Order: sequence, then structure tokens, then C-alpha cells
Amino acid sequence: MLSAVLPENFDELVLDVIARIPPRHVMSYGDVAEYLGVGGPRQVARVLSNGTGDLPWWRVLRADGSPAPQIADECLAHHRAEATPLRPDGTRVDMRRARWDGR
DNA sequence: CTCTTGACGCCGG
DNA sequence: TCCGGCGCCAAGA
Repeated sequence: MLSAVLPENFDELVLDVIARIPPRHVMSYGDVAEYLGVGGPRQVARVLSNGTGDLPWWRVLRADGSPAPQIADECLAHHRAEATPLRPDGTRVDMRRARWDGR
């Protein structure tokens, strides 16, 4: 079934997931969408661009572990602060070690 | 209604 | 590994 109509509370669903990502862990925009079973990376990204309140928005990044350019500095600062595993270059999170599967 | 935008992702060179 | 190109799809102009 293709349905795929975004639920009215899609924003809440996305924010709920973000709230559950443990420190030192991250999910890609696509991971969040897949986890929810609805929407896609761009839909998730748009929700974040609308504002996330006090939630750890920096724990959601691109599939390759790099942060969106626009918020890169802030994002990396948070990860350095909580010691999220980064790749040698220090500009990307080490997805292999930091990706959260929801468990 | 059509056209553009964008905190994305995958693939090929 | 780095880059460009193309697909994707809701939202706003």
C-alpha cells in the first residue's frame, strides 16, 4: 500500500523520536522517516526547520554523518561537548558507531 | 493550477 | 573520497 499521506500529527511523531535519541547517538533524516514508517527525509527535515524547541535537534543529521551546512558549527559543537564519536576529520559523526536503531 | 524551494539521499564518474 | 546530477515530495508563492 502506497498511502503515504502524512498524518496530521507528523510533526509530533518526528519530535517524539528526536526526544528519545540517547546522548552520543544520532539518526539520519532518512532513518527517522523509516523508523516512523511515513514521510521521507525531506519531510523530516522540514519539521526540524520549523523549530524543535528544547529537543536535541543536533542528533539528527545527513546520512553520511555531516551536519546541514546552515547549522554545522552549532551542531558539531554539541557533539564535541557530549563526546559523540566523530570521524578523524572532525567534521562528520561516525555513523557506524553513533547511529541509533531505536532500541 | 504551475513553478520553485529545501536542516535529503543515492548513484555514477 | 570528493563532486555533480537527478529523484523525491510537501509547502508556499
